[in-house]
Amino acid sequence: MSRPERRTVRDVRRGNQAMLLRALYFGGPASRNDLCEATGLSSATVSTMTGELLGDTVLVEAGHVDSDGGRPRVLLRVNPGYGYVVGVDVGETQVRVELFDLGMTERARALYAVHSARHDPGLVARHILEGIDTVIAEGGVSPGQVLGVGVGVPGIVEPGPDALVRAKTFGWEAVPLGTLLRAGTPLPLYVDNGAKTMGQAELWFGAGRGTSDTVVMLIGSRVGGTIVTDGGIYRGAGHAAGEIGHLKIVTGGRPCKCGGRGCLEAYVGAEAILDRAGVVADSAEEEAALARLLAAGSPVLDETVELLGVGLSNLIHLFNPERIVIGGWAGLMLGESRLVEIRAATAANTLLQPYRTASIMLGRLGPDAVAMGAATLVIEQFLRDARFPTSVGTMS
Amino acid sequence: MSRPERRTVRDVRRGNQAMLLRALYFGGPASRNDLCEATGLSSATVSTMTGELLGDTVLVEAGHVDSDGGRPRVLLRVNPGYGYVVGVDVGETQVRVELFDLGMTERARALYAVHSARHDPGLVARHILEGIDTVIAEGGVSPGQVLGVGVGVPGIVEPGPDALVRAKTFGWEAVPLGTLLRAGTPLPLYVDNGAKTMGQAELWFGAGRGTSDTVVMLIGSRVGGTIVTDGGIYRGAGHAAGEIGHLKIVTGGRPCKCGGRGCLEAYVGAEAILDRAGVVADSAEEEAALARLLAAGSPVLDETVELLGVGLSNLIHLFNPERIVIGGWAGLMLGESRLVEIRAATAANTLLQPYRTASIMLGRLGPDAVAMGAATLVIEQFLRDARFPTSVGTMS
DNA sequence: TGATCATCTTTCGCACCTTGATTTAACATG
DNA sequence: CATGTTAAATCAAGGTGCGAAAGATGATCA
Repeated sequence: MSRPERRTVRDVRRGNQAMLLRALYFGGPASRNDLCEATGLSSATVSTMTGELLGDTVLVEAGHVDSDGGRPRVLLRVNPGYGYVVGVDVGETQVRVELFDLGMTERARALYAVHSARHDPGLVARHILEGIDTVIAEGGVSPGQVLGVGVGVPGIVEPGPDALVRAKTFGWEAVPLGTLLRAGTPLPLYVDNGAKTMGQAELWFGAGRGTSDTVVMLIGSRVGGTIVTDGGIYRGAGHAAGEIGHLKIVTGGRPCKCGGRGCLEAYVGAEAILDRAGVVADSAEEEAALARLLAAGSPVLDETVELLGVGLSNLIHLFNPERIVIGGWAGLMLGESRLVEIRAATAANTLLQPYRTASIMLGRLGPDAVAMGAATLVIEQFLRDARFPTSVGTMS
Repeated sequence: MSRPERRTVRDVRRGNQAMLLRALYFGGPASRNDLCEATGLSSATVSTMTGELLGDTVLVEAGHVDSDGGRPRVLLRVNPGYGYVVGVDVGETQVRVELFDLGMTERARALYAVHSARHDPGLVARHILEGIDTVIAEGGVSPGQVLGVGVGVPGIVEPGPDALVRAKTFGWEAVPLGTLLRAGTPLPLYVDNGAKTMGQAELWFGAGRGTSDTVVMLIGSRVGGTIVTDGGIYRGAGHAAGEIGHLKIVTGGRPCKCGGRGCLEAYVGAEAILDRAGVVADSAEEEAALARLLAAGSPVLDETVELLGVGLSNLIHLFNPERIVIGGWAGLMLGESRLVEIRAATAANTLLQPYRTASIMLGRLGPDAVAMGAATLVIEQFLRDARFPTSVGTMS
C-alpha cells in the first residue's frame, strides 16, 4: 500500500509555492492577481510568496499591463537566468549534451560521435562529463548556476543512486551510469530512459501540453514511449513501465530484438517496416528509404497502419488517455501521410467511449528532443522547491 | 497538466489524520507509540489526534500490552461499529446487497434474482433500493449510521453525479444509475465497474495486500480487471481505463462481444475457452464444464495458458507492477492447476527485469467479492476524513 | 488642479497546525 | 515504599494561509 508522507505546515508552503511556480512557468507572465485565480490562493499569500521569490531572483518582473482606470498590474515570470540545466542524449551514434536556461532556451551544445558497434560505458561517461564542462564554459555560466544534469539513455534504468542501466542495444547489462558520472561531477543527476525524457518534452512543450493522462508513442528505428498518468511519467514499481515497443500484438509473430515474438516494435519500427518490405538499408539510409516507401505505397504500410491501430487500441483500453501523441522520426513520417488511416484502424479496434476521449495527434518536437526532455527532469525538481539543491539530490 | 490543489494548514491535519486512520485500519490494533513510528508524526500530534478520534468514537481501545517495567501501552483500533457501509453487486443473474461494518464483517445480505435476458434499469434500481432498506433493517442499524453505498456494475461508468453506465451485456447505453438511485436514497453513492471494485477488494484484503503497483486480472465467463498505481485504482481520463478483457492479443482473431477481434476475453474467458474446445454449456453449467475440461486436459487449454501469458506480458511491459493477481472463478480454476505454466508463458514473452519484479499469484477472495469491493469505495472515502459525509458526496 | 473612482497589492491580526521539551501517569522491582 | 522505566498528555514556540482593511497607482472628471 502506498504510504503517504507525514505533513507539516512547511509542506503546505512548499506545495503551494511549487504550484505557484508551475502556474507561472507554464502559464507565462502573469500578475499577482492572475496567480490568485490560477492557484486558488488568497492575495495575501500570493503577495508574500512572490515577494520572497522576487527577492531570491527566482522571479522577475515582466512589464505592466494597464487596467481601465485602476492600478496597472505588474506581470511576473520565472527568471530564465536564475539557473541552468544540462540535458544529455545518449544515442546510438552520438552523445549529445546541451545547456538550457530555465526558459528552455538552448545556450550551448556539444556532440560526441560514438561508434554504434561498441558503446563503452566508460567512454560514454567521459563524453558526458566533458560535454558538461564544455557547455558550461561555452554557455558562459558558472558551474554554481547549474541546477543539475538530466540524462536520457536507451533501455531500462533502475531506480537508485547507481542508476543501473540495462540497454540491450548497447550491450549494457547493468551499467552504473550514475556512479560513473557522480565520480566526475558534483551536480545532481537524473537518469532516465530516453523515450521517457522525450515523452516528457512532448508533454511539457509539444503535442501533450496541457494534458495529464497521455500516451506518447515514439517510433524511430525502434519503438518506445512514455505513459503519463496524473500529470507525471508513470514508471511502475521498477522504473520499467511503458515499454510500449514490446507490447505483443501478434502471437507467435516476427521475432524481436528483445528475444520475444510479435512485439509492436517488430512491425511498426522503421527497421521492421523496411525489413518486411524487403528493402535493404543501413541505419544511415533508413530515413530516405522509408520516405521512398511511403511515396510509392506498399501493402506492408497498410498492414503497419493496421497493427499500429491495434497497439494504440491496447493503450487506450488500458490507460483511457485524453491524448495520444505519435512521435519519433518514423512516427512523424508515417503519421503525416496516414494519420487518418491510423485513427480509423484504432477506432475499428477500440470501444467507442474510450476512443472518443483520446485525441490522436502527431508530436511537435523533432527527434532531438531527448536531451531537452532530460533537462526537464531537472526543471521538474526545481519547480518543486525553487532552490539550488543543497545535498547531491539524485534519482533515476 | 494536472492541477494540484491549494493547501492550507487544515489540509495538513486532514491528511495526517487520514494517514493515521489508514495505518490503524490496515495495521491492526496499535499503541499510540506504534502510530508515531508508522506515521512519522510526533507523539504530541498522535496524542491529540487519537484523543479527538476516541472522543468521536471513531477509535476505541483494544486492550493493553504490558511492557517490561513501564506503563503498559494502550492499543487502539478503528471502531467497527462506528459506521456501516453497503456494497452492491449488480451481476448478470442477481442483484446482491450486503451490509458491512467498518471492519468489513458482513452484517446482513439481500439477494434479488434478475433474468439475464433483460436488465431493466428501473427494476435493478428498485432492487438496489429495496435491498438497502432490507439490509439496514436486518442488520439492526439505524440509517444514520450508514456511511454510504458502493455499487459495482458491469461495463464502463462515466464519472459525474449521474454515474452514466454503459454495459453492453445488459444493453445499457447510458443508464444514469446514480440519478435513479439518488431519487430513492439520501445516502452517498459510489458507482464503479464491478471488476474494479473486486480488484480493490483483492488489493485491500486479498492477494494484493500491501502492494501499491498491482494488476488484478479477473477471469470469469468474461474478463475484466483492475490496475492499481500508487496504491489506488487507476481510472484514466474517462473512468474507462483497465479494460483488460479487450486487450488485443491476436490480430484479426476471434470475434469478441465488444465488436472487435482478437480480444483477450475472446480466448481466456470461460465462455471462450469452452467455445473453442467445442463444449456446449449454458451459463449455469459453465463452471462444471470447465472443471471437466481441466481434468481431462485439452490443447485448447495449453493455448489458453500461452495467450494468457501474452496478455500478462503486455500488462507487465506497460505497468511494471510488483504483483499480478489472477482472480475470478475461472481464473482461480485455471490458476490452481496451471499456475506454473502461466508463469512460464509469461516469462517467455517478457523482458527479464520487469518480469522479476512482478510476482504472479492467485486471488484469495471468491467471486462474491464484488459487493465487498464496492463497499470499500465508501470506506476509502471514510478513511480520508473520518466523518459522516454532510452533503451528499458522490463520485462514480 | 484636485477630488473621486477603479483596481491591484500589501499589511496585520487571527485561527490552526506540528513539534520538542517537559510533565504526568501507570506499571515492575527490590 | 522508593526507584526505575515506559507511555501518554501538556505547553510554549515557530510556521502557515486567510479575511479584512489599508495602501498604492493610475484614469477620469469637474
